[in-house]
Amino acid sequence: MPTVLTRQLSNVPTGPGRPRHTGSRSTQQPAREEILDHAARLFAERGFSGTSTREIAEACGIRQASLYYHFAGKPGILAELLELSVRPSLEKVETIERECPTEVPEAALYLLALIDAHTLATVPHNIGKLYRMPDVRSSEVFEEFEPALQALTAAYGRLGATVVSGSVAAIVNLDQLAGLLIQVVEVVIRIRSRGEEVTRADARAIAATCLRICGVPEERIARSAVTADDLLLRFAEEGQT
Amino acid sequence: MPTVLTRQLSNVPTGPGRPRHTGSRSTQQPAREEILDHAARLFAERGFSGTSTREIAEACGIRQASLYYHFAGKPGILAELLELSVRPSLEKVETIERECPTEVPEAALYLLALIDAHTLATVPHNIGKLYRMPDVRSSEVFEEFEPALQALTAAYGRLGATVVSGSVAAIVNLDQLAGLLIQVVEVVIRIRSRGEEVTRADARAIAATCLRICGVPEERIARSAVTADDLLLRFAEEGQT
DNA sequence: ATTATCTATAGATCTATAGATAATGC
DNA sequence: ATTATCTATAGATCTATAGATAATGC
Repeated sequence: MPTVLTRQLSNVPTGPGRPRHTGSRSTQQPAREEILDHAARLFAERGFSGTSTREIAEACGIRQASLYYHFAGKPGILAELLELSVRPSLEKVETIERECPTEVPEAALYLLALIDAHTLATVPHNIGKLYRMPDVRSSEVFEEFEPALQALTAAYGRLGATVVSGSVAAIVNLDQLAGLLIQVVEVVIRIRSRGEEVTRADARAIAATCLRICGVPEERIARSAVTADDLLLRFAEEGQT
Repeated sequence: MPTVLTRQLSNVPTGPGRPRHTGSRSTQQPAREEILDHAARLFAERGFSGTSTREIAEACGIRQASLYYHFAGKPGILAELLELSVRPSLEKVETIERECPTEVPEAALYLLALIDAHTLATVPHNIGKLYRMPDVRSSEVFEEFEPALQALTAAYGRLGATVVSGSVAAIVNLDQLAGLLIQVVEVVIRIRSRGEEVTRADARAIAATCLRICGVPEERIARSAVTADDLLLRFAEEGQT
């Protein structure tokens, strides 16, 4: 067998550029995506400051210095991951608030919680938890994303305000309510941290819990669930992802 | 004025041991407590891995190496802080489950949430958030405290199970319920992270929210609040802190 | 003598840059 | 020529230890 052909026969085709020290890449992903993926996993497992550029590189099978060809260091990677984890939620908020029939505000809140829970449940490696980490929040790159998070909180506040019952409003003010609703949706992060899957049923239970917190009676919660399903279908038909 | 008296006249009396390089200590706290206090604040602000022993030492006005006289490094400090933040909650859980009249289970859950929220609200520097940090959870010292946290979750699960209504039980299983209840109580951490105070009214709103999540009707929530007040008084008389 | 600090420093990282090199593609 | 890696390394930390020193207390 001619040795000169060995590399060409490798099952993982090498693109342009010098080959990796490991021989060749292990996945078909572009290097950039591969780095993001491993970084996300490591940040979620050990924290941002608790992960070194060397660890990220090793997970990818490249040398530490090679990261800097693709990213401006750890902060650059973090910025990209934050973007990745906040954009989907925010896009959907806009759609919901624009499209929801005003005659059933409960359905809008239910749908927001449902979609948001689903986003947190499916975002890779549970990176929704990045925002909770103090080292991330005190980093410079975080500032850029803070407004987006506040917009999300504000949306929960607005929808919560339209839904809240009198007896609940007597005890809970609107700022508290928004915080509580987000907090409840973020139980998804807690569940995933324990290594469990978050099912569609879980997401429904969470959305229902949000309405319950606002004091919506059970029969209207059930109705909202049905309406939200319709809305979801309509969005799907309109080509919203 | 005799120079030899200058040190004796200093308003901060020095104990035994070599004086600090800053001249003398800035607080009356024992050095050990001073270190814990600054470490807690820094861990909460910048994360555990995001805080160096040097930063802690500087905050105390001592040299980095001097920390090691009092603690076995950063992990030693962390262990002490974890202990400090979990013990009060756990002690109170035991009291509540032992003393609560079984005829009003809602009051027991209300009380647990109320006391737990209060603990999280008053523990120094919001260190309740230590448990959520991935770098802390993946550290060796954390293992020792995991059982205590699980015991707390289990208590919420048991109390939640006795309280939950049929229509809620149809959607939410008991594991989910325990997670939701803790998650709601931990909204205290979120509020404090935003720099806001958590009032007694906030704690009541949170406790009420827990019952609402379980599907307890409003009038029984109000009744539970009153019963919980009575129980609190009784505990106080019995000398429980 | 005991206590609580200090100074000095070794050794292990960790980040980021400079410049070389081995592929592909034109 | 361009691309994507590599090697080598500087410089900045960061942790932890050894041993000195300046108080108090007996």
